[in-house]
Amino acid sequence: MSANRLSLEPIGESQSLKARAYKALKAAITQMNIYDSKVELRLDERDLSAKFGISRTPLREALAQLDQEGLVRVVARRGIFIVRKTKEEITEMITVWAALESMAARLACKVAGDEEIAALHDLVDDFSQDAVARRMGEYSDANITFHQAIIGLGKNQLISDITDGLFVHVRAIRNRAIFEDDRAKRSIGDHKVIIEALEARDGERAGKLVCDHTMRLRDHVERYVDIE
Amino acid sequence: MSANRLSLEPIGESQSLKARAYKALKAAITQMNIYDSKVELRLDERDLSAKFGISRTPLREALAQLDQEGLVRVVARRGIFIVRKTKEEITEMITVWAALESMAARLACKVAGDEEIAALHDLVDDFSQDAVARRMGEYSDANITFHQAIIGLGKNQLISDITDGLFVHVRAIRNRAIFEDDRAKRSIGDHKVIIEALEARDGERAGKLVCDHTMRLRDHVERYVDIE
DNA sequence: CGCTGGTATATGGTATACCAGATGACACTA
DNA sequence: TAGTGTCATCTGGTATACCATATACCAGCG
Repeated sequence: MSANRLSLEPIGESQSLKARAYKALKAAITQMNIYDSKVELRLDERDLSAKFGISRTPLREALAQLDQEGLVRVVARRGIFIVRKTKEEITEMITVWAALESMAARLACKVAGDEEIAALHDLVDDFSQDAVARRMGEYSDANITFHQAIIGLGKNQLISDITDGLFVHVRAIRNRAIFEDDRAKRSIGDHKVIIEALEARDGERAGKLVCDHTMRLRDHVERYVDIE
Repeated sequence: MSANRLSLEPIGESQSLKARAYKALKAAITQMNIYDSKVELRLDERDLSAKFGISRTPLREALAQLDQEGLVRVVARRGIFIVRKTKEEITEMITVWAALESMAARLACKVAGDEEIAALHDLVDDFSQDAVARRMGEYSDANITFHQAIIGLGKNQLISDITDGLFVHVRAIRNRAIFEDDRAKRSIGDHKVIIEALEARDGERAGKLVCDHTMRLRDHVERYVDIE
């Protein structure tokens, strides 16, 4: 059947230059291994505005936003510096993450659908046993995906937003984390137990398992990861 | 004894106009009862810049920051609007608060000094029994002070920062919350039990008590507070 | 009277110019 | 040589002018 009337989509308004500059900068910063070697940690407003082909004004606003998020520090008359988080800041972030994901797991037991919880299996089974042998970076990403999935099941948008902000930073040091075979295997075991608790709708237990699991990562980072 | 050498403080450099505008705006917004009546929810960049005696540029950066924090929404070619949080957003914030304060309580059992925990008594005893009769606004402030104190004992700067941001919003609806005598008395009872758990260094128990206590507030708000 | 389309105005977005303080090179002095 | 003053220059902060569009108002037409 042919359309007998025009059905038009609203024109997708192109984002503001500020928004685009923000995304571009954030992508660029999060992709570089700022904890490696001697990468240039200094940015220049004029350089960047020239490279992006926009004026300093929207670029400055994007930088101000990144500054507030803690990815960058803007110092008057000195420069703009990409921030390297201290180990203490990283462990604090993981602690907050533990608290929020734990709460999300509790909530999930109340509000998540059976099929949503069941879908978690797919995120774990892919990495059962042998798959652990793959390079750790890949495992780490899948690991984060699993945790984000749990957080999503809690259906608390604020928790999702806050943890998203944290993942950006935590992810930046994942290459520094020593994810030895041992940890990866144990991690997968933990994940399976967490799913069981969720399926049993045991919020108390699921929350505790998630919290302990993530706090072990925190302790691991504190003990074995060397930043600077 | 007289000083035998000059000890000079660094000259407190006057903050940037952006920072000052930010503080002024934030104070102004948080002080007004945005959930009452028909207060003007619209702001105008040019008006504000004129009133503050600064140009639009630093003012815009301050507004952008408030926008990111969720106090304000800047819409292109439409205006700047003071945000009224929905009830769902408020309850989500209280949930996050519960998760973080609970974690802070657990941490406090490990890292807080005995005298620090003991100091909590002062924040509760002031409001024992009769004091509850005071007007609820005052109680509410003291209540928040108590919870902030616990969070402080956890010595996790990030938790403190995030919850500080949340308190701004939650505080805005405190006048809408029905803090009947009953709740206030029970609340004080809860607080005393929480202190006991902290003194016993029972992190598990302290965390659970704090979480349950705050989640009860969440449920209360969800059931009895009417926004819009 | 009511709908339609043009148009003035309001308002946030962007570009540009200038300002002030921080830095470092360098010459000068003791 | 070490310390000091000067100055060019770099860099983020601020002011201002202009741009693009959402909105409201109004004239014109039926």
